[in-house]
Amino acid sequence: MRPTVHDIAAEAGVSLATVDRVLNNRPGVRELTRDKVERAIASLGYVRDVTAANLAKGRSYKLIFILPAGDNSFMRGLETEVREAMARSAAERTEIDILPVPAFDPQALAKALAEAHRRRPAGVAVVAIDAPEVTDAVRRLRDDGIAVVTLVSDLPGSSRDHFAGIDNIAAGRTAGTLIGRFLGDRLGPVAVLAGSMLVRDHRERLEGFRSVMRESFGSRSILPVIEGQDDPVRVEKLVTALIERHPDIAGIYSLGAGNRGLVAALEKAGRAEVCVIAHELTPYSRAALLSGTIDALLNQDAGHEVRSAIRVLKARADGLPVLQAQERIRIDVFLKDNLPNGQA
Amino acid sequence: MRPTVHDIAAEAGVSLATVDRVLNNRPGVRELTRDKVERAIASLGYVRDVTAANLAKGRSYKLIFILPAGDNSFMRGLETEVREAMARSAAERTEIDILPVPAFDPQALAKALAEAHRRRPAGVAVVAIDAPEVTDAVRRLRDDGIAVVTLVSDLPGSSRDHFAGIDNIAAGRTAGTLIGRFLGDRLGPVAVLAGSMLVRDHRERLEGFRSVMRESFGSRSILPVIEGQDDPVRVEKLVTALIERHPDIAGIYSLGAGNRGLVAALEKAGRAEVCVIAHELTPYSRAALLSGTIDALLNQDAGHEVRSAIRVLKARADGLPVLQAQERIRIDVFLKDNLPNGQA
DNA sequence: CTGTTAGCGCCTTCAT
DNA sequence: ATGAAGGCGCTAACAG
Repeated sequence: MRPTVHDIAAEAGVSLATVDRVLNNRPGVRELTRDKVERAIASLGYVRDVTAANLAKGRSYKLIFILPAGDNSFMRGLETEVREAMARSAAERTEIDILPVPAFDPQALAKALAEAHRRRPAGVAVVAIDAPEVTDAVRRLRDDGIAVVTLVSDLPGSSRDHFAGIDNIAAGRTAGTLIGRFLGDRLGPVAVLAGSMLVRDHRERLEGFRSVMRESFGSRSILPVIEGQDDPVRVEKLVTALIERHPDIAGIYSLGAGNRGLVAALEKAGRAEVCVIAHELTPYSRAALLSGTIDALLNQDAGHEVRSAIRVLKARADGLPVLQAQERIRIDVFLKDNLPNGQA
Repeated sequence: MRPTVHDIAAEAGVSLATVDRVLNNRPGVRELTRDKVERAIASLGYVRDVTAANLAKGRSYKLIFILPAGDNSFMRGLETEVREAMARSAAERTEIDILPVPAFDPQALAKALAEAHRRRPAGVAVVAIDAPEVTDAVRRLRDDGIAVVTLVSDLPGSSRDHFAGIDNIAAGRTAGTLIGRFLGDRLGPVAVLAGSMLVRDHRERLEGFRSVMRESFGSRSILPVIEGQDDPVRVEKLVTALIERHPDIAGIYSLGAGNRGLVAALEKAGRAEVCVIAHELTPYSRAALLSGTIDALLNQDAGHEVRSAIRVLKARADGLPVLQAQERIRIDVFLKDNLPNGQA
């Protein structure tokens, strides 16, 4: 049997209450007594039973997820995953709220963070926008002891506790290598389609992509970035114009959302043979991958991200360490051959 | 507050003990009483607090992992992950034992399963070999109420509760598409290198690979399969002979282990330009991917597999449902651009 | 500063 | 067939 608080109390010759005070380093214990208890803890190799502690505390973790609103399949999928986590919240001792904000709007996001702060949760998960007012709002949360995890898009300069998302530079590089190798000797330029250079994940994907193209496929010309605001309608117009302007186009790297528009434009123009690498598995992108309009899909698993964010927030909320390997979100590479059967 | 056993007892007008008997459908409750309690449970929407139950029961899950012995980096990595889980076992209420068996030996495996049976664990995880005596041994475990999860290689005809591993047909197809597209118009045949056709994962990868090559790259000739028994020394000899026999070889799909030998053979022959797709991220394969001898690596995350197997075994051991989406093991596709920094 | 006591939600004797 | 009481490992009042 592993040792319990009773064993420590006996070994140190003190009461349960004192052991508890030391364990949770609460004040009101003489230096000397504290030492005795700590020695007992060490010598018996005690590890506290977190589930028993939670039971006694009747603790429940209040968490807030701040998610961009709008008509973006990936973000809606992310929301679905959060709602599924809410359904499990009884068993996991969590109370989760969702706070929607307009997309790509730093000010609105900062306000939402302030609102979240007011509600005094144990932790906040946020799809970040890389802007000073956001960084500030995050710092204020942290200063108040509220755990913060960035989700999907990071805020590296800030004091956030953790980032639950993929390495976007690596994702961009992967896209570059795939498009370069798939094209082989085929001639023609490659275009890049982004959502907005405001969010860090898009900037980083672009950076990774460009560096691989420069290092390994230097002779291939890369057209200037097009920003579609992740809006399918807008994207369709932009891509239609693009392929008129560059009929010799060989490939497109779509590093944001709005792939519905991209696919529509290519199919209407009868240009499904263009090599396309896109991000995020949605019902639309899945169909396009199967039909061959999209050649490969890079994906981040929204379910993993949400579950990981929750685990990390809970752990941080009571100062526990995190199992790093388990929290790394991988870049899924999907060809039509290895699509999961699941919902997405 | 969510309802507790007390609330149910009150609502049903019975004692805690009776509620408990109904909850764990133990005998000794009149039909009528049972109904009353069940109505109360339903009307209050009661869900039992599993952590409290485990605390009261002082339960600990005894699990056995049966792993192939021998000098195979992937399997040794798997073992490392099991050992890490053992280190966490205090917190997770598990007691894990490892049972090593000779690789590719159905009889030895069946014996090990019998030995595991004798120890009466709550669950067994096993790297399966597709043979009747193994299927039988698994059935005997299940008949005795012991949960069984196959790990890495499945046993579909059997009564195992779950398979913690990847979809190997999809993996083979993915390898086929990658090699086909990477090669483009380059001429020359493609070879396939396997461990043993005895294990199902290798057979399935081959099947997936061949079907894609037939469907999408029909003009490319595929050489007969070479079996290297996952043994680096043997593999090196076989591959050296192979490239002498077929100097025009364009690609190799290595669907088993022993990649150290493959890489050595190619590098000694100065044939690093051959397009190679291999399985499993190990220190050797990682180095070869970075140096360019291997072009892409398909991987299954051993850590995920082990953690998933443990979660499923625990859930099955007390008849709980499993969160399917969380337990799906994905096929990682690694290029040199998206290698994780981690240990492997 | 330290100890006593009564729970958290559930399970398990042991009576009745 | 049913109930009362005590305990799992920990925490939280409240005394002293």
